[in-house]
Amino acid sequence: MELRHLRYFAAVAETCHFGRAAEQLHLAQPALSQAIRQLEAELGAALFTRTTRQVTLTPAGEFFLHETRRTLDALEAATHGVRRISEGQVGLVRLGLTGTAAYSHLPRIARTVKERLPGIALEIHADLLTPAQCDRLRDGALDLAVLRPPTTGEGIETRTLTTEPLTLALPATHPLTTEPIVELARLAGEDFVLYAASGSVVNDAVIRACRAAGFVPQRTHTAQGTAVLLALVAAGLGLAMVPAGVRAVPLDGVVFRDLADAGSIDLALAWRSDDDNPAVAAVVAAIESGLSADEAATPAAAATAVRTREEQS
Amino acid sequence: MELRHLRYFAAVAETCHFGRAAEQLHLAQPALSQAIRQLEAELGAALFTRTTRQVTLTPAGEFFLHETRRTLDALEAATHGVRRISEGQVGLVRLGLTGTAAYSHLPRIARTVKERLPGIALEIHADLLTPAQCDRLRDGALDLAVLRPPTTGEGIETRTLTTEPLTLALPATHPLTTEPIVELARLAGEDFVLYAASGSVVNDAVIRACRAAGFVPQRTHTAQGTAVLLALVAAGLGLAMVPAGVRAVPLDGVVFRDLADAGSIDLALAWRSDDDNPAVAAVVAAIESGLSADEAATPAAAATAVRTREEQS
DNA sequence: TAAAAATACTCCATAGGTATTTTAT
DNA sequence: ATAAAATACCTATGGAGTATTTTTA
Repeated sequence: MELRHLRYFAAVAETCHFGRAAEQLHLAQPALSQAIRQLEAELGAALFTRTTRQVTLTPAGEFFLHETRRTLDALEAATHGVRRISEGQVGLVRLGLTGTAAYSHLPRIARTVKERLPGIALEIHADLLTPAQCDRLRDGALDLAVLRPPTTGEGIETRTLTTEPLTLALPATHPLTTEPIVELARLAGEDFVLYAASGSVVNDAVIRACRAAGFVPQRTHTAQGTAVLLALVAAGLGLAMVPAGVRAVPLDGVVFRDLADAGSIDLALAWRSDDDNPAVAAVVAAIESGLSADEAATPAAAATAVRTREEQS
Repeated sequence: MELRHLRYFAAVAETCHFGRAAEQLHLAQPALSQAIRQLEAELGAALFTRTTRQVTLTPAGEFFLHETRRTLDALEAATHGVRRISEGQVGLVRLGLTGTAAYSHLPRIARTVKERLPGIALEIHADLLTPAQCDRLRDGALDLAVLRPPTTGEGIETRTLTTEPLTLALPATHPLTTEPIVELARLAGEDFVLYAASGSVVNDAVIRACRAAGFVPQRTHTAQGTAVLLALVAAGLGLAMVPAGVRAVPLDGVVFRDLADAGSIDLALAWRSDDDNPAVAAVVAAIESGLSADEAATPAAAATAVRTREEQS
């Protein structure tokens, strides 16, 4: 049996006339008769009762017509589905986010995907550190990740999303809150709150910046994740250096100040370089173009808005 | 696209290896490669990512495999369904019954069909007179009928199910109840209850029998259907002549007696002679063979049993 | 007798085979 | 170096065409 047979059968069943059906199918009548006979022989059942004046479906034919229509319709739908999937318009993308990226970038990313790729479902896996995200990308548990470069290991491709300066988070009671911009060297004797996890790229950047400024952070407390870290700062245990994006999460008792010379840290989109999932490519493209569209519309306005809100707190 | 393509695709998708899949399909590898390429071209999407060392399904291929399996399975099920329908093992048969046949024969018929043709659904249309049943058979509203021959009009085929003697139904208070067998001529002066409907074959037979015995039923009451007729007899309005099968419906106040010379009346199975529904043929065959099996097992036992129950009432 | 399906035959398009090349590990 | 898919080319099956016959309303 071939789809031919089903298509021909459907045409004959609909017209109840071999000649007209053949015409519809751009086929000679004998070829059609032959195909239907083949089909009937293979099914082991008559589909039509024919006289030269009347062609009617048998009960078996009636049933088979129903199944044939379902089959042909299902295949048509499947071909469209395949095309949409292959174009990346439909699918599931499992997106990993670092804690800080989740706060500052997830809303924008989710909105962009929803607007530009309504057929794509996002599955969010938050609070993973960069090395863990690379591992999950490689073993296929994640399709896409927002992380802090550099990535660990091979086979991961990245695109920088934004470069954020390291920013100072101070207890509201701290004397340095009076200054709008702080020199890094002035933090030499201060208590620090650092990220607990080894493998935190932010942590590494903070310590590297301090070294460059001529000191090593002393009397450090550690926190698991940004929420806890800010809470410890608010509690007055010490100060912290965090990427500017964290300013999107205002917290009572914490004041943010620019650092004059702490350098900056990248946020990047990462995916398996051999990933063949077109949905991933589509999401990457959507996020990238969404990013540049935002920049074009409001080059500095967004940053200003964040600054303003935080001056108030 | 042809089913070929789907079958080949499923094989490759399952083995993830063109060579082995080709072997399974009793096909050379290049032919398989070519067919898959054709399929991909028609779908406008890659189904596999291939290197010489690794063949993997793309997300679109994954989806299409699912649809392909569903389609192939559905078609296989459809071919089996078609065969079973064409063999009369599956289907719907709309069965019409005369009132009296419904009482005496429906249980046996229904049981036979259920046992021998579990895939056949019966749709029962009871209380139709013979001419109406013939019309319903002809216009396709009924597939099969249990009726009193002769049938009206052309194109109806019949098979006699049983020949029932006409039997006397008396009010329990009637003097004739003392006699086990009654001569028809003795009913000459009696009140009669007849079937109301014109077209009742039983009515015609009753009147014919009376004429043959030398009288015409006088002072007649009429009843719509056997249940009412027996109720009127029980009420003492008159006596009635009914086919012996009605004895299967004992009713307080009604006593049945054999008639010596009232003749008998047939019950037959009828269907459209040009009906191509194999389910109808299967049901006819099942009922016929069920009938002869019953007769072989208990030639007179059944009749005796009925007789006995009614003597008690 | 006329319309329509079935049969008889012919042909060529293409599914599938063989031999070979390319490619990735 | 080798396994496996792709490519090139050829063959032959069978799908479809034309001409004709059969059937039934």
